[in-house]
Amino acid sequence: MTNGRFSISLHILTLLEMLSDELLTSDYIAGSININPVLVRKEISNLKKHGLVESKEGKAGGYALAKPARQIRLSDVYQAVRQAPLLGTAKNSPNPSCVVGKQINKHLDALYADAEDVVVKKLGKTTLADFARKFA
Amino acid sequence: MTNGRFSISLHILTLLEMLSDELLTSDYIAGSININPVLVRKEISNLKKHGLVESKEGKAGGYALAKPARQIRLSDVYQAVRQAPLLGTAKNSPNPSCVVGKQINKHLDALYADAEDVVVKKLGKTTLADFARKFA
DNA sequence: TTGTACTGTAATAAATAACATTACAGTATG
DNA sequence: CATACTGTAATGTTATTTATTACAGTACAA
Repeated sequence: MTNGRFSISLHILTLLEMLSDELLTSDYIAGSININPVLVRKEISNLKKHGLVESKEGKAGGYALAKPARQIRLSDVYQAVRQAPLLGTAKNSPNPSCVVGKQINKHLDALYADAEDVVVKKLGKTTLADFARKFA
Repeated sequence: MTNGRFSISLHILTLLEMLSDELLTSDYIAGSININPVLVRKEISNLKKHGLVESKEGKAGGYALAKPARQIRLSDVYQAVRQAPLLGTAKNSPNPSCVVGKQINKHLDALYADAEDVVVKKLGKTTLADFARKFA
């Protein structure tokens, strides 16, 4: 899966929760993660699409959680960020005239879906509030 | 995780199981997967290291499973291929002077380890024999 | 004992994906 | 209307994957 995005999104959300009494700017967030502010804005643009973050434009603008941290499960974060199967996609097209090649993708897809399912279930057990609590 | 390698390894192993009465060449395998034979040999080199495949050099050489398919769990395949955390690694170094930045990697690592654990457990429930059986 | 059909592996190139940067239009605030 | 932000497009850079070429080493078989 698209490397690093889960980490970054969770980092952003954790910051927003820890400093939930103010709006945070992309510059500030970028400073904590140590990446480019534009990447932060892009990543947040995605989190907004998924209803996890809201933003205010203009001077004194910035970002905040769109709902209480205890209503955000880490599986929601994963789903927001996910864009490829967890175990990777082969970008080859197996030979359809081979018994295995013909069916492998179907079976792999099913297997991946199952594997992904247990991860989602696992991540669903922890909320952002739980996670942020670890940062004393 | 290193994209496509799990798919490719499993494809290889499935072929070896389905046609277990003969040695398969890298050319043949590459033809079914539709990738370069050298990649197949490289991937198999890794599977050999992990005791899943054995090979015979020279004319009439090729590859075969190193043990019965029912003794190979899909988690063994995953472990053989795995080289990075399942949920990705951020390659940034979070700001250590930030409360969140300072601790985030520790907490992410723990979370990732947990998530990976459930996947491995899940994959451990299916053997290569189970998987190959699907290819009627 | 030599040609042939393989594996094993290094080196390199090409393609793709991830990440960074620049630039600037749009918006809210004071 | 100057300032401090977000939003987003366009482009550049770097890293990772995948493909290819090349060839040494090995076993079989005539």
